[in-house]
Amino acid sequence: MVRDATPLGLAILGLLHQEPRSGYDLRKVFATTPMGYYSDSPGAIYPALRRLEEKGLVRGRVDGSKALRPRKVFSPTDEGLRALERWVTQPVTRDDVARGTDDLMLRFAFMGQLVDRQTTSRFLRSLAHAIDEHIAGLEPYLDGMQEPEAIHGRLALEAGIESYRSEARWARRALAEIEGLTPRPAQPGRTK
Amino acid sequence: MVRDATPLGLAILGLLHQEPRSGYDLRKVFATTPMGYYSDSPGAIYPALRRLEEKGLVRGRVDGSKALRPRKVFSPTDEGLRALERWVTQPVTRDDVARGTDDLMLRFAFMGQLVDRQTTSRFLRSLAHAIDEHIAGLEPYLDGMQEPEAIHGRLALEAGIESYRSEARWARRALAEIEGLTPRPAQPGRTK
DNA sequence: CCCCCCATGTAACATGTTACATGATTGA
DNA sequence: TCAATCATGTAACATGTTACATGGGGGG
Repeated sequence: MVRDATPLGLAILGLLHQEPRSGYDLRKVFATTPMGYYSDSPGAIYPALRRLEEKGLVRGRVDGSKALRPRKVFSPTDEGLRALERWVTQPVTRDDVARGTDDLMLRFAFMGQLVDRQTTSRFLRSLAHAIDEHIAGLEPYLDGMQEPEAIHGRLALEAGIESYRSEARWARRALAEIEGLTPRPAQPGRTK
Repeated sequence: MVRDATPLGLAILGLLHQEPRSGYDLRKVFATTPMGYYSDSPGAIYPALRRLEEKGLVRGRVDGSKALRPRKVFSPTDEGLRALERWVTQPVTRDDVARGTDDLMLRFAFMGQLVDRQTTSRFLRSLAHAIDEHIAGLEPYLDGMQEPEAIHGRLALEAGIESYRSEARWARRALAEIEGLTPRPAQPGRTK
C-alpha cells in the first residue's frame, strides 16, 4: 500500500474534490470548521499543495478575475481523483482504528461523492469489525488493573474502550441508515 | 504556559516516574501496551531521552549489574517531577479536547501517583465542562447538514459528537468513583 | 551455524510549527 | 488614517520516520 500523500495532503485533496479552492480557502476551512484537526498554518498548506502538484495529483490555475491579488485555485487531476478513491476505499485495519479515528471519519465523509453505496457499506462493516477486534485486544489489559492502586490506569483504559464502543455503535447505525435509503436496484428481492 | 517537553517526552517522564526504565524498556511499553499511540521507534525514544536529560528533567545511570550490554536506566529529577505535575494539573481547555483526548487520558492516568484527590476531581470537572463546551461548538454545524446530499458529512460529525458525549459521561462517572472512595479526611461533616 | 532477542544508537529524510515578509483593499 | 482582511509565500527550527549499524548471548 504505497502512500500517495500525507494525511494533510489527502484531506486537501478531498476538499478540492468537493470544489476547487485556493490555499487561503483551505486555511479557512481548517480554521473555522470541525476539520480543524488539520493544520491551518500557511507553512503547512502551501508546501503541501506544492507537493501535490509535483506529484501530479492537483493542478493550480491562476484566477485573475478579481482585481485582488491573484488567487491560485487548485483542482484534483484524474490521477488525483484515483489516489483519493484508493485512499477512501482502503480496507480498514486495527491500526487505522488505534491511531485516531479522525482519518477514518474523513475517508467516510469524502466517500459520499466518490463511490457507490456498496463500497460505503463494505467500509462501514469493515470499520465495525476492526473496532471490535481492537476492543478485544484492549480488554485483557483491564484484568491486570483490578487492584485499587491502579484505579487511574483502569479508568483511563475504560474511557478508551467505551469511546471505541460508541464508534462501533455509530458504524452500525450509519450502515443501517445508508442501506435503508433505497433498495439496491440490482437486487430487488432482498428489500426489507 | 511554557511547554516543558513534547508529548512523547511527557509520556516518557510519566512512565519513568512509575519506575526507572531504560530506553529499551520504554520502547517495549509503547510497542506492547495500549500506550502504543506514542512512537516506539529508537529514532524517537533515544533523542527524546537525551533532550529530557539536557533539560535536567531526567537523569540516566548506567546499570552494569548484568553481564549484558550495559543498560542505561533513567529516573525523573526533582525538576522533572515538578514539570510532570505542572503538566497533569494544567487546566483543561477546549483545544485540549478537540485534538485527541489521548493526551488528556495520559495526564489522568499519571495523576494517580502524583496529586491528591481534590486536584483529580478538579481535573475531571474541568474536563467534563470543556467537553460540553466543545460539543456546543460543534452542534451548529449539524444544522447546515440536513440536506440528503450531505448525509456523509452529517454522519461523520455525529460520530464525533457522540464520541465526545461518551467521554463526558465517562468523566462524570470517574468523578463519582474517585470521590466515593473515602470521605475526604479534612471535612468529615460532608460525608454522604 | 544462523537467527532472534537484548540494547544501544546514528543519519537522511519528510513533515509540521512559529514567526516573519509582502502588498493590495475595505471599513470605521 | 489605521486596523483588519485577502492572499501569497519563506526560513529556521523541532520533531518524528525509516532504515541502518553494532555487538554479545541463547536456542534450535
